[in-house]
Amino acid sequence: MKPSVGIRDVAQHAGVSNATVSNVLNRPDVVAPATRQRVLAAIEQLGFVRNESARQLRAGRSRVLAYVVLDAANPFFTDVARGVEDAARDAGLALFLCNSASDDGREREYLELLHEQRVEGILITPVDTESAQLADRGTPVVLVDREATDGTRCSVAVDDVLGGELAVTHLIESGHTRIAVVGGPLSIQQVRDRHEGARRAVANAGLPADALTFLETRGLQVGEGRNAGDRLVGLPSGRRPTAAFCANDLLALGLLQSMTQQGLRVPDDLAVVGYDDIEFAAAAAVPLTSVRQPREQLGRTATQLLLAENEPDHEHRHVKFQPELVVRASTSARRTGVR
Amino acid sequence: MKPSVGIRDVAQHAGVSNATVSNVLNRPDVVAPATRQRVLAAIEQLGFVRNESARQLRAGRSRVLAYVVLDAANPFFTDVARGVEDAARDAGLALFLCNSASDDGREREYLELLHEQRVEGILITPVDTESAQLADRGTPVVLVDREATDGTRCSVAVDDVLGGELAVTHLIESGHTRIAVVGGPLSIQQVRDRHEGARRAVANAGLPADALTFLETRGLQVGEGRNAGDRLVGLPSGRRPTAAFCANDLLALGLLQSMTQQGLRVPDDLAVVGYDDIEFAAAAAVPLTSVRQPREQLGRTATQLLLAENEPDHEHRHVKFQPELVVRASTSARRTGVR
DNA sequence: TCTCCTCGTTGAAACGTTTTAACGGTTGAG
DNA sequence: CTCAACCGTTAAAACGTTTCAACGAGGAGA
Repeated sequence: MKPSVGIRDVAQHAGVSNATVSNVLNRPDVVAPATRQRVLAAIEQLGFVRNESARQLRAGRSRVLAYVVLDAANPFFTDVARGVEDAARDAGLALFLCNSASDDGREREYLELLHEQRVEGILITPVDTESAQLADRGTPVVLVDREATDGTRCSVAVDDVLGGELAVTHLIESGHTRIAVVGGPLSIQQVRDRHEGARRAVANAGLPADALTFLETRGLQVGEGRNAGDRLVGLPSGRRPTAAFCANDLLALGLLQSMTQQGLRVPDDLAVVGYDDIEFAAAAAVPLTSVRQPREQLGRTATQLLLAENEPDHEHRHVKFQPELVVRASTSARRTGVR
Repeated sequence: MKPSVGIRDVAQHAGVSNATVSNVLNRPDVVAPATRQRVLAAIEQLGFVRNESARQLRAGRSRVLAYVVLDAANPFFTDVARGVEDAARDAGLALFLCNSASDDGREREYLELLHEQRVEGILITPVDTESAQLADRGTPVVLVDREATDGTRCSVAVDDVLGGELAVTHLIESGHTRIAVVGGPLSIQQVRDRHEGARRAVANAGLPADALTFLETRGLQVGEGRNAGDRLVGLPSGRRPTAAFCANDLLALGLLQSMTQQGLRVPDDLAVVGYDDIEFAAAAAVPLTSVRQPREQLGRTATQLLLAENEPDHEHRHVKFQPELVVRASTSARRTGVR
């Protein structure tokens, strides 16, 4: 089926050596215009497609970057990916996206494959920062939206503890004293950090630690948020929190749906704060108060760090951005008379 | 920095030939357990990572599929991608996602690269179906969410004309006689088809053709929807449509935001129908009536067709699914007394 | 005319695997 | 005791590029 036309077929057809064809492909300026035309014509005519494997095998380089994303369905990550792609593009590299879907095994498989492919570099938001599958294997790796604990690689992160603190402080200042923290699994560092921030806020306000109720979820998707909402409503009304801080916006949106379905009003019966401030947060049934992160910038910066990795005297850096609270209707209680 | 340990280093270290190492890697059962252990130990010890380029060059095969997506930020496509990945996974292949971001040039670059990489197959939702960059170059290509006009490749699509018809018929039956069709650019086939469906619905109902007002957008993102909304509100109120059919949910959500911001109510002042029924449609400020497509199934089926491509007597197939209207609050007019 | 450059082109050696046919050694049947 | 079959292992030939040193042909300067 495939006659598989190679560089030497082109050479023969154009009456030159294969080295010349290679030159036309890689250093067009070095070859005489007339020959160049002849070779290009031959390429066109034979439908030649350069074999990247062979090229890479010999040349060593690879022209592609990969970003292993935690959940491709989460707009937060696609926004980060946009930043990554822009930066990669500026450097003349293409970007392959891989979706680990929060699955340890998939993540490992993709990492293995990418190492074997000898991509120029790997960006990853790992399922588990401590995991051994991140060990150095020759290809530079930069952590995105996670902080590298050891100094063995670069990372770009956002201060999640601060983010959690901002969110819960806002709830406390709005008068809430029973607050649910929704998120999970705890193996994800972000969840832990945001939870930690929540605890810090409570401590700062001088509230007892049991002002927080932790509702652990099995993941960070909308469906899990709905589940959590159902559980929340099931609590005895005396013990039921009056506000919820969700580890991301998807959970918050799920929670919102659950509330609406059960006939509870947001924020009157339950105030809700999300995290990430994805585009859909503002368009939600009740526009969502959320903690905003510099998404594109996260991706862009991570890529720049990655590209700097193979500079001669490289030192691993850890960049940390600040999050920002965006207040919307889901917490600006109507009970206080607003509107 | 990289000592670049190869298969022969491993062989030497384990006291065997490189062929045996290769066997351990590819046909572990054929080599004696003792030797296998020895080789595996050497691999571990030297931190050997197989060079996929070399493997692929020699073996011909490539273990990866690619999906070139029109807009990675659109949940519709990530849902399709989930279906693709599941199916690819079942076949023992990995999936690389590429985002053309509706850009002709990027699409071409990615296609070029993927052909050069000799991936096992390419799935694509192209910017422009007629485009020459889809020409056969040896790697099988299957169109996703687009119908192949010629018989040169497989495609999996949804009946977009029917979808448009369903949506607008629903609006007409709800009593609307001035309807905006929002979408663009017209170079995208889906936009054309859905528009065509709208016209058909109008014709079927015996309404004049100018019952439809076409609002062309420059893209299919939320921001474009907001723009369209602003333009819509700017129309003289006598001429202003009472309903809008958007080419996808992102546009519809943007339109919704614009309406809210301008103080208009949905559906009372403007009924809205979206398309795709993404997860966020149900969670919107006003839950969105939308046209649902079988997303995962779309991806899964496309992948199966792709994998069938290199069977001996392959005939290109065109699968077409039926869409389904999901009615929610954005069209169930409160004016009729419902709640 | 001779020498020295420059320019465009080329032959051949890599790159690191997979694969094939062949190898020697052991085993079981006759 | 012989022979065939089998088993685990191996040497060597690909795979299709890139790269590098070397080459010949002109042209310029002496």
